[in-house]
Amino acid sequence: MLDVRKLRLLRELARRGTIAAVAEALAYTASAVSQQLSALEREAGVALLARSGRGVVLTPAGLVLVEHAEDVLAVLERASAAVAEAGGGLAGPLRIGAFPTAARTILPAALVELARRHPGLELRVDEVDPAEVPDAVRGGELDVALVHDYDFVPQQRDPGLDSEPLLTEAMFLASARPPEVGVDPIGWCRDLPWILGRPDTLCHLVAVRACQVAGFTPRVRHHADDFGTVLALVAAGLGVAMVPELGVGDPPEGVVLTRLPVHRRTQAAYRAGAGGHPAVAACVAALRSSVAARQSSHASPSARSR
Amino acid sequence: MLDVRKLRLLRELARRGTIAAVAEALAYTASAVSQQLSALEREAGVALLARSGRGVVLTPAGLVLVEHAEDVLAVLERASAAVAEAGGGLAGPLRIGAFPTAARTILPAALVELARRHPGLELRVDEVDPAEVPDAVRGGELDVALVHDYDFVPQQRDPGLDSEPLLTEAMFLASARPPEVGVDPIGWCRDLPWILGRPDTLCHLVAVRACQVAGFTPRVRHHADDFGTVLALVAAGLGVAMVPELGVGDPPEGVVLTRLPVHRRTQAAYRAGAGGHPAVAACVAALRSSVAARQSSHASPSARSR
DNA sequence: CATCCAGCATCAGCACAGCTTACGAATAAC
DNA sequence: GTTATTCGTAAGCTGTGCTGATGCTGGATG
Repeated sequence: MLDVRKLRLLRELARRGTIAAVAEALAYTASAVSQQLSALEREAGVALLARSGRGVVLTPAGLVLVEHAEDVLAVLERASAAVAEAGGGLAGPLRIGAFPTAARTILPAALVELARRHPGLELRVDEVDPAEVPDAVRGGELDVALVHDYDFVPQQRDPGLDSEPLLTEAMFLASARPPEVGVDPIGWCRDLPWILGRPDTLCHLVAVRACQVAGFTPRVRHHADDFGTVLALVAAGLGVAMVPELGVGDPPEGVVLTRLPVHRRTQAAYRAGAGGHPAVAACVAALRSSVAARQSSHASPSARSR
Repeated sequence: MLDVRKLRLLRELARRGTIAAVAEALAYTASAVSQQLSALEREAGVALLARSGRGVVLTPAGLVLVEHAEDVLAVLERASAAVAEAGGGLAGPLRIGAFPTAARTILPAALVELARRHPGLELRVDEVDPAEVPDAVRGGELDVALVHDYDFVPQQRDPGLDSEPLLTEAMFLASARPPEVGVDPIGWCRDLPWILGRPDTLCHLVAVRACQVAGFTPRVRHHADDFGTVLALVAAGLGVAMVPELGVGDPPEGVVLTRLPVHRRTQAAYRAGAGGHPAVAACVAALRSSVAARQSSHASPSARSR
């Protein structure tokens, strides 16, 4: 009988490439991971890893086992969800991860509704960058998380996660002066200083990619993750920025927003198989209704765009 | 994360009804099983067992979890099979269970072929009564086993096992004198002494059932499992018996065989999900070809029946 | 009704699986 | 050559999970 804990290590190894990375991600020492994987090989009776340089690579048999490990973990997750559904109803902890913008906009209403309808839930919200979300959800630190993928940023499909689309929003160019009419707004910013998110965040990456598609590399002058800060900097004439629709709730005076042909799709993600978990399903439903309520009540900032 | 070892205990509990029986079947003490199931309840966060009288019963949540446990175990078995297929090829131990008749007839040729084509396999055969087979296969003591179900004997479908049909054979009535023409052969034996298999075997049960269907309870005079012995007793005029086609390879002088409208179907069974395991698949294929070779070369004893 | 026994839970004790720390070997980068 | 990674092995320790003993409950028996 293969050990599921070890299969999880193998899956993480497939995703991260090195034993050291797996150990760091799952809060073990590299030694423990190495020993466990050796034991797994012994149980399987087949070589799963092969040394390559100073690292390891998965053998074909290892790759096959990883695929099946995904299945096993998903079915196990489904069992968890089913028993929660059948027995406890809606109670216990539910950890939600959200990026800062969502945590201020669509999340509060959803949390209020969730807490009202299911008082047994112990809701806990963590603000995390979307780039860290997949690992945190797979690792069990989060149960539900809001993530997005942008045009230009490849969304690698994670077989360990399932997700449901929540909303699609346009990106806007924020500038102090209106861009010229008839030209590509991003190209128009070729020589202007840019205000981007911190490196290694999705916000940062999407802006760089968009500029590369337009044929240039942005001159990054400022780094700021908070869109309020970003807009204040733009208003002060310190540069231009790309902001999503949710980030411009109340744009300050002196900021011109131009709708770009770039979108970001926000999704609710959870562990593969956990979609049937009552708390997860309720959370996703609450997020949906919060999004719907927002879209019907708020005027889109596109009214201010050209 | 639910623990698969504990899920296995829960599944066995659902099948056997008492913690003590689970413990005995899996070679644990009842204390260990009780502790593990308590731990499982803690992990699940839901009551899975409830005391009922001096035993326990599964709660609705427990039943739900059992169903999913079957899935988990089957998927895990499939993972095992896949990695064996991808990596080791055909090597390692393969434990085969067979009832005595098959062990003498269709099994030897299959084993020879299997050993010839896959010398890496360490074949091991155990002779077991079909009634004990499901537990032994589920418990991992056997990998493949030959089982049969008879007309009249309910074959309860075991969700932990998969099976493939191998052959269907007729049952024969063995008697010293030919039965009257035109009457039900079994009914004709109403007042004759019967020779049956040992109690608690399928052979015993099917004969009793067949007689009950004919409207009487057989007077059991002798017990013998070996069909050679049974036929010798019949030839000596000590009673009548029901024997399957495979059991009458070379009937002694003085035995009259009468084909009955009762059949038994022989199947190859293995753990759910293990059908993709190369050694299991090869074994089943070898059994099939052995059966096919037998059927084409041997004249059916029906030639001697009336 | 008193007794007996089957079945389960709890407790204490112990063994082993599995983790950490420490160290060494191999390889890539500089 | 030197250094930094990365992995594997050895030694030691801790916690999980097993056994065996004990007590409790509820059905069976006379």
